[in-house]
Amino acid sequence: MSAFRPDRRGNGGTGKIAPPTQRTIWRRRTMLIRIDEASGHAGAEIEIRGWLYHKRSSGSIHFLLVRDGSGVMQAVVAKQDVSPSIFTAAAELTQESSLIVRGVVRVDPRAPGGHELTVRDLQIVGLAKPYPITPKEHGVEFLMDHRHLWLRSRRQHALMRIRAEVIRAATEFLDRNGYLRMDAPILTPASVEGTTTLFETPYFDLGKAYLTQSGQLYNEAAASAFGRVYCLGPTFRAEKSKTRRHLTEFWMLEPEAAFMELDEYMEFAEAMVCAVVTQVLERRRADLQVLERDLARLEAVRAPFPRLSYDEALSRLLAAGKPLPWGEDLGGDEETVISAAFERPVFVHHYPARCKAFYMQPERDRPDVVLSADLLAPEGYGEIIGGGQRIHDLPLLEQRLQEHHLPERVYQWYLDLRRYGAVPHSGFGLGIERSVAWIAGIEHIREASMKRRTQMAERSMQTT
RNA sequence: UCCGCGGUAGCUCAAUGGUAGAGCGUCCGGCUGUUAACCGGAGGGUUGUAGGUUCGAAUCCUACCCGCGGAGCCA
Repeated sequence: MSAFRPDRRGNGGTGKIAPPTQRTIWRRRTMLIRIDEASGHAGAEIEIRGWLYHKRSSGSIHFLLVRDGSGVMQAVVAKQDVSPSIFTAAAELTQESSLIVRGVVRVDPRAPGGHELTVRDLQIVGLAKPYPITPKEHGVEFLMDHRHLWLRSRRQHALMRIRAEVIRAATEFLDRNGYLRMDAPILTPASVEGTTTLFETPYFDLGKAYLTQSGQLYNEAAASAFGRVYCLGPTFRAEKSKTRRHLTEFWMLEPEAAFMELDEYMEFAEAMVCAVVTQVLERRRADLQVLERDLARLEAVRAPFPRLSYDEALSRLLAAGKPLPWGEDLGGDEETVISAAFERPVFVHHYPARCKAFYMQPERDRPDVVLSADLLAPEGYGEIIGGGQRIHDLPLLEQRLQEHHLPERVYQWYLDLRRYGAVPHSGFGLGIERSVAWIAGIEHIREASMKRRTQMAERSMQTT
């Protein structure tokens, strides 16, 4: 089946593929390249290693769409140009078979992308069985069951590249601003906030450990050590959520800064979100276009974002005919009503204390509200940031622990942060998947995650 | 946990009480510039499961299983 002569490969005739040690490898006249580099090699003989994305054939010519993870390129196998064995091999190729092709890069307006490969040599590495994901449409359930294969599609490539860019842009922004990455533990001895249901796991013979729901408390310790810190990692909420914006396992980016108060926090979070959106627009524009994202909506994301107090939000809800009693938390519908009024993300600050976690700093002259601020993404995507200023006063924090019936013994180390050089400080959590879903303009958060975890995704848990 | 919708060929769907079908994928044949290629042919089914009504059930009834969407929780 192989049309390759192993002796030409310079690998001792083993037929094995030498692992690339650098991005570009020279081997005699043929250069191994990635498809996204192909336009710079017009006229040159090159080698591409990848998978068959799609094929169209007629009697004497095959058009192979080859993908290698960096892009998709058309490879043309003409009967007159290759040996009969190579032409037969091209005819046998099935969708998603892995292959190595060599040939000359040619500019041709008829080719998707403007250039193509005229094949001289072709090796089938692994002939694929009939591939379940065909070029026609499929339902979400079927695609989610085949998530491990769905990742090969163009749309998923675009999404995963945007996700990587969101994380890169955000962490680069934090690094530039003097924040130290200091990741918090995943296994924790108790609840961070005392409210959400946690996943538990046996911890040797010492009882139970819990999967973290937030790195925040640890971040506060780190912020008192280094001034400005952030953590990035998976977080877990054992809630039986069943909505387009919830996962039981998701990634969260959490900055925390000493001496930072509420207004400064909002300015900083705003700058970070703007930096992320700008960088995705710059570097992943083609991917956004694959997803048919309305770029004008993203280009409108500029500082300053509107800032709405909780009280003002209630007035707007009343005016919109959706009144909410004071003290109730904003639900998905309420968030949508508020964010729909603006083309930029909007902060809602000064929530009622009873809606928020025990550690939120109360407003000086009005203790029934706290110095919190959530950022709601536009277009109905909802909350992508939650955060605020933390309590730095020791007696007040002790009082709050009692009010929330939290075991003070477990929080002694947290109280220490108030005993030894307490300062006003603030921080927030940015939901990675929610941010990606908003920026990419996708319907459901699950596609922003490699393998979604939700309560109902049990079938996928049984296998992967 | 609650509310709503659904389960028919590998996939997407049709068939509303009377012989279970189409498109795509697969297999075979044809085609030298295809763009979700096209043309001809073939194969493919315990209609989610169990029971009931009926001369006759994919279709009506009951129970269960599974999935999807939404609420609550929050990033």
